[in-house]
Amino acid sequence: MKIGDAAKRSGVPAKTIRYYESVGLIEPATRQDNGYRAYSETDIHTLRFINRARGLGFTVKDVAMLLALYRDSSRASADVKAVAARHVDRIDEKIAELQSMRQTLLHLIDRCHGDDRPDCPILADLAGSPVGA
Amino acid sequence: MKIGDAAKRSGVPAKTIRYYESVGLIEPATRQDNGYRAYSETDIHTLRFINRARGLGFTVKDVAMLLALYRDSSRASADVKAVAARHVDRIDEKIAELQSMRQTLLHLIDRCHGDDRPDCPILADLAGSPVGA
DNA sequence: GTTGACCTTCCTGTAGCTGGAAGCCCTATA
DNA sequence: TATAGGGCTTCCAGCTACAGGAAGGTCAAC
Repeated sequence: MKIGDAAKRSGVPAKTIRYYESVGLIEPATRQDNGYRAYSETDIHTLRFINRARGLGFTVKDVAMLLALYRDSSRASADVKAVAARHVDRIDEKIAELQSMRQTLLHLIDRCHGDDRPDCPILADLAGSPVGA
Repeated sequence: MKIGDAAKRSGVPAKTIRYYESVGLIEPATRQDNGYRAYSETDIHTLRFINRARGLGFTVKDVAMLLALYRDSSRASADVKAVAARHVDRIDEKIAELQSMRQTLLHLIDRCHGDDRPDCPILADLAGSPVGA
């Protein structure tokens, strides 16, 4: 199977497949006589695994680790769980940060007339004149 | 005032101040005789404005726009509000995305024994064997 | 005079791709 | 048979918003 088909079947763009190969996330593909990369069903399976893990926000490094665990039949599920748990922690931090921003922004937006007058609590706050809580 | 002091007083690292200058977010600083950048109180004020806006997650481009509006005394507050509202929308999208990931991950983590056995629903899910809702 | 803390510029690396250029391969059709 | 197209190859650049570090100039203090 050529890279275009592998892309369609796995959901990972051809460019991205080459990228994953270049950074060592996947093994260099075997080549056809004409130099084209060739993919097997197993490769598609791996690409789908990667795609799903990336979709859950795992970094490429984490994905590499998850793939290694996946292939290691003597893995401990605790190791997998730890990777996932760390990831959730990072997500939680990010969510908290975004919600804090959101809170502040909504507070400011709420107080802004939003008309053609220049008076604006948003700019006032950015300029260092904090608006009341 | 030299860049180090400007950094301390504004909260923006010296490296970042130079970066902001290089990308045009701030005007090139005037120079002392020895070639060192010189900063005024007004510059500190601007840097603080920038720092606060970045802290709220605005992109550098957005900050440039906000700064321009800030300096335009005939601005319409509606324009400022629009920038902020767009930003909140982006934040909301991001939060939704993260929460969706979080949900899925917690669901999987919950079902993983997390011991020394290899059996793991997290890997099973990534591999395409979806766990029940 | 020499340390040490600054400052300068310039280059590289980060994460995870995406777009594009230049060029080869293969098939179908006029 | 020529050619048009689509897909493949490699390599390089660009995106965001900086941070780290090298090589070297400046200045005040001891």
